[in-house]
Amino acid sequence: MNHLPSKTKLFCSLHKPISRKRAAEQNCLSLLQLCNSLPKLLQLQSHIFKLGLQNNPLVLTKFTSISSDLNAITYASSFIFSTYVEPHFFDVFLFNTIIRSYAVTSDLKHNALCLYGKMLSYGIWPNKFTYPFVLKACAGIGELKLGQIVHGSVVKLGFHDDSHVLNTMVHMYCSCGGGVEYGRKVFDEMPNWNSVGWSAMIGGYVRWGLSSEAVELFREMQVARVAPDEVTMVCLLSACTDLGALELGKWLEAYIERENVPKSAVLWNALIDMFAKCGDVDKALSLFRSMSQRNIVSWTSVIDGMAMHGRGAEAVSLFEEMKKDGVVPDDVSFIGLLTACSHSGLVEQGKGYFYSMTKEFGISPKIEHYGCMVDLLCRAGLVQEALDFVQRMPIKPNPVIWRTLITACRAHGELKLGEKITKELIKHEPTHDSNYVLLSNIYAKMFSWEKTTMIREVMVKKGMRKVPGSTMIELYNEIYEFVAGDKSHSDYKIIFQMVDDIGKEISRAGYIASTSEVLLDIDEEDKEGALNRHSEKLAIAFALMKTPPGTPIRIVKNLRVCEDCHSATKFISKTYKREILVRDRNRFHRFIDGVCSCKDFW
DNA sequence: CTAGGGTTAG
Repeated sequence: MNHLPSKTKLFCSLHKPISRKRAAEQNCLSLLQLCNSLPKLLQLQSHIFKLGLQNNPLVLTKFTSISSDLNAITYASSFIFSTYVEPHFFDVFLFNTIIRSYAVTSDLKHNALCLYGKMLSYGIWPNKFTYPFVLKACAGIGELKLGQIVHGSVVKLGFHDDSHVLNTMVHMYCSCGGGVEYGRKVFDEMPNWNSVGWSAMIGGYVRWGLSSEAVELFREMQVARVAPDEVTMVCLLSACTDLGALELGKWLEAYIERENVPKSAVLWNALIDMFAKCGDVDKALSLFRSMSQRNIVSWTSVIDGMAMHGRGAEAVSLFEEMKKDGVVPDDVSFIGLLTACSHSGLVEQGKGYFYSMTKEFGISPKIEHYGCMVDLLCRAGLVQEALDFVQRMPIKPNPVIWRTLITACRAHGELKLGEKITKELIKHEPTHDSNYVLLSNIYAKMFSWEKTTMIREVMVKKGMRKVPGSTMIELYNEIYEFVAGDKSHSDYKIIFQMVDDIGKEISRAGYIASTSEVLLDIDEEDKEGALNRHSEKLAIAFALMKTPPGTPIRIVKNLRVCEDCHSATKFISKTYKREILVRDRNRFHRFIDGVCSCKDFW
């Protein structure tokens, strides 16, 4: 009987402090849940100390995840490591939380890897949740070496059959190193494939510019009967954008509708971008209009699309509409806007926007924006002003800017100046092929053939070759690719004959071959003959043969369209009564009845 | 507590 009260006492004395601690813990956790700013987080930090919770794993983990939402993860982890001194308090869960926060923050991925190392040095074993974060961090900063070491640990610890880990592994290998081979190897050896792994691999191909391989892999995926999901669709739309494969893109859109693939903003944006870059910018615009939750990327994609099609005024009014809608422009959207002004000759407006960037929005222009301005002036023929601009700009001009200037010099007859700049550029960048091509093109325009030949010999001696021009065309669900002088096509003789016939036909309409851009292309052929073997002419001839009269022709070129092909295409559109849409390295040219939408302003 | 994705000068 006597024992009872003391037992109760004992019971209470043991549990009261614990439950008080629990209450404090709960209180702290709910305060953290409500925390939405850094000052509040700092207040909570002292609160945590007051309550003596600085060693409480639950509180610290919550603290970490909240600070990662507030982009204060560096701060949080330094706090944790300064308070949480006893290594035996650390657990894998806490590490995972911090590593995840670092892995998803663009400039802090390196810290995720440091923490992984620290974790190992404390003797804490990673679990299967740790590895996706660590591999993601490796992928983000291109750490192939470390990725391989991590791969080794994954195998050693027996996580090499976990699909989450393996899919991220594919992603890591596809994002680091020199290509997709390692990624493909992991992918091929994967025991259980799901759509995530397929998307990682398809996306890897797209990132390395191997879009045809990406499409090919998608066909295999269908054979393997793995249902593609939203992300797969986004990757494939990217591939279409790259290839200019409008028909395939339309097929994907139909698939998305048919299979009720959920349409997130990212998928919408991918669709908009695909339609814009594959030539159907009106479809892109109508998709954009029917979207409910547009974000900055949607606006930028559609503005960019308008710019590429030379519809600068519309791009500008979209930009104004965006601002009215309360969407704050970012640096990327300004690139689209300035390109629009540049490609449509809106010089004064472009200048205005360029200055408003800093004044109104506090965005400091990057080299790309300066590049847009140089291009804007150059296209308008204000070469001298462009040169002044370059000399006054606060960033060191890069080769891209010099090449813009050089091209303008050539186009506007400032040949001496162009020669001077190109020689300077070659001194700084002696291994870049296109600089030599530019110089030889300038000499060709000056009619100094000896110098042209000399440049060509230099290039041969240095083992350089001009990037071969190639043109793609999508006909009846097949993608055909032509390169200059291509004889790989089974019907090449008929195609060559067709090109010659076209040449005769348009000559009668007034076309005169301009031979000044031909010199570095092909060895054996005479100049005009070589021009007639340019890949876009082959592709157009092929299309004229294969499609019924009156159908529009759509082609995609890997380089800038040359002066001669541009002029020839104008004549072809008139003589053969075809609308011809050419996607260039830079923009679209829509040829209708002898006129190009670029107004010869390219 | 876990994986893959959209816009970027010429």
